[in-house]
Amino acid sequence: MVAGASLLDQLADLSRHVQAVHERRAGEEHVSPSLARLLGLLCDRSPTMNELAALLDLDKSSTSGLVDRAQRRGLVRRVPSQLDRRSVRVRLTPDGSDLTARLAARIAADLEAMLEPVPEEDGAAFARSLSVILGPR
Amino acid sequence: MVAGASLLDQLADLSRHVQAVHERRAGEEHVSPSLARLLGLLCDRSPTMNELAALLDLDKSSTSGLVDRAQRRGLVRRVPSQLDRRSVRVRLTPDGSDLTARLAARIAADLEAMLEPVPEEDGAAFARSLSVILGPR
DNA sequence: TATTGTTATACTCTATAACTATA
DNA sequence: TATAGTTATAGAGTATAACAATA
Repeated sequence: MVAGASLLDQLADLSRHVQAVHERRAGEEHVSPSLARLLGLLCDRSPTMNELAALLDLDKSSTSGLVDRAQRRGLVRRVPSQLDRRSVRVRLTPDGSDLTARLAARIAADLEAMLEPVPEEDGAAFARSLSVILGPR
Repeated sequence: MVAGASLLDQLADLSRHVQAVHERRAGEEHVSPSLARLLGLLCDRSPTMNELAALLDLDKSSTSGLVDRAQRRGLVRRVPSQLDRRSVRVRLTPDGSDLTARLAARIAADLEAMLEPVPEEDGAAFARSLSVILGPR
């Protein structure tokens, strides 16, 4: 596909729009984008600090601080590993799990509403375009 | 359009992807996303601090700090207003202008490359979808 | 009095480097 | 020695509140 300048601008706008949805909904729960991302990763995993740092693409010290702040708010726990006593696993608390689910549901609803006005006959091409852009999953 | 969960995930991924392009290219110029956004806004405007704060959707104190850092790097200037002596206008310096143009060109090239694999026959529907999602410009 | 912009202060987020404990 | 994680420190980014200069 050959893209004009205005399409590129629209793509950037769409991106900011989606980010804004995440930020706004997270903000309603007094959660920063970084913290929201952490919670989202933890909802189906209990990684070690090192693994978490790799998933977040952050330095381990940054990850440690992020987990500190989440822990101070009762959203995650550090679980000592028995296999390697240097290591800890990070896990959502029930409160953290609830908040994460609430957040995900609201964001999904917002994005659905955002896509709703796209005419049904363009939907398939739109979905296909996203798949091609993002590559094999 | 009715969107499934995986499409919503892809939309979020696309958004992060586009953001990542901006961050990576800005990073190459040692410019933060916030600073890049400031420069982008200034490339066709010389707003007052108040106007700039509104454009960036930031507090005026945050805007002041952002302009401070840009100014310290020689990328923008504060031009005193003659009409209202409380007011200043912010303008790109030649260096800032060069950097901004370089950045915009690289980001555009990256996004074009990203869209290139979208089949030509889906391009129109994709562009139309973006327009509908973003609403009247 | 109201408005424009800056400053003081505080918190989050991030990184680098030094450190502790364990392997 | 090497690895997992934390801590010390520093800087960017943001906001609120108090302030100065001007209107």
